Amino acid sequence: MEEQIHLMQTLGGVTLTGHPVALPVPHDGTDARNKQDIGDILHQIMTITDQSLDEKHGLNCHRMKPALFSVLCEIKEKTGLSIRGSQDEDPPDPQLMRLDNMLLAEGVSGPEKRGGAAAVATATAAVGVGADNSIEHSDYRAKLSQIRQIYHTELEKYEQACNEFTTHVMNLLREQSRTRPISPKEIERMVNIIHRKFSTIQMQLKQSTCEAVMILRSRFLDARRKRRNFSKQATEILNEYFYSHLSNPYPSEEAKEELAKKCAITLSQGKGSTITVSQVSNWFGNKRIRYKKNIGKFQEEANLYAAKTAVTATQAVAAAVHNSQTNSPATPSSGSSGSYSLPGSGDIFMSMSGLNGSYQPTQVPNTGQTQADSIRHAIGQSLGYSDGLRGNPLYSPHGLNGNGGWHDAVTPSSVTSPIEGANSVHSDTSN
DNA sequence: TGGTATGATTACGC
DNA sequence: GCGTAATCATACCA
Repeated sequence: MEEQIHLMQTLGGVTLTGHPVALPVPHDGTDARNKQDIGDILHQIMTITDQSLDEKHGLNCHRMKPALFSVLCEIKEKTGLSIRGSQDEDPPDPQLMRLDNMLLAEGVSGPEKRGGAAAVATATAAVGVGADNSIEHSDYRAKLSQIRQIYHTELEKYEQACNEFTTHVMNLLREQSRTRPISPKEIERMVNIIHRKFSTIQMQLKQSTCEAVMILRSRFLDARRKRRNFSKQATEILNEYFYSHLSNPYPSEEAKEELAKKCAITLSQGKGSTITVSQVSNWFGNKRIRYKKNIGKFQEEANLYAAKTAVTATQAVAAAVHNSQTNSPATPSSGSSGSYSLPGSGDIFMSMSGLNGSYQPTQVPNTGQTQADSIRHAIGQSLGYSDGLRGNPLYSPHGLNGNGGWHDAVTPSSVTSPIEGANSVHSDTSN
């Protein structure tokens, strides 16, 4: 009751805008006291919060409230003009758009929110990584996923905070609208202001995320550029293929895949990353050039692999002969119908014929009997490998033509050889 | 630490 | 797009 009287007194005859307002004014107070009281009331209005609504219930129900409301309307009318022009909608921020596009391209943002494997895969492809399963690749994907997850977690937090704050402010304004004139449009404007503030924060988050992705990307590319030697087994597999296809060391895409797989199987037993098809291509590219440049240097290596292959071939033939004697009327000389299985033996007969000195560059024995003979001969040569190797090279650069290139000749052995098993890697005869 | 080996990259031609 | 040749950058080894 005392408060009501006090409020009446404070509003008596005073215009907040400096204009007289027709109010029922008691005449028992001083000007100084009135001004202070008005200030108190306004302060009360402006500091209304959800928590203090009950306390201010008295204020809302105050009989002088309509008068106060009209005064505030007048103030608003005068100040509103300066506000109206400031609520234009901003055009989309180009910087924000760039960041959005970048995050989308990197697979960080996008339709999928969490664990966006597809998006990350797209991003890794954009980095220039093939469809291999190298450790670096999976590392990159894992780290990108991590960044993606953190980004979305933070983004959700911001969105949640933004929504909570917006709701709070809207409630507050709605509540205040009982006491002072606040239009829905003004509330909307306030919401926009809040959203703008939060989008600034979001932009910072996006910037940080972009930076993180860029750093990760550059590190990943650096790591890729770093050279790591292939394992001994992988090199052996590649060399075996190379020297057994010396007349035409151009593996087909399938052959490369097969070789990459073989190396991967070998590597899975040890440490190291898998070998990709492009790495196989690189390896063959380098090998061809280096072999051609310095055949003498590779002679020993060639001999070694020739002997190796010869032994393997011998074992295969022996097994096949044994097989034919016990199981079938068919003999190894019956052609490709035999059940031989020898890995990487495409040019073995070329190297075999090289052994007995009867090699003809573009001619490959194509009868099973001749092949068997060659193999038998090779066995003998192989046994004497350590003795007469250096003076009597097993290999000759038979695949190379006069121009320094490999002959166009196909590798018939890859087609007709009975020792070309199902597990062997096929050479690309189109080269 | 220097020489060599080797995987990767680049420019070029076809 | 593939192969060649040159080159780079790094690993490996005596």
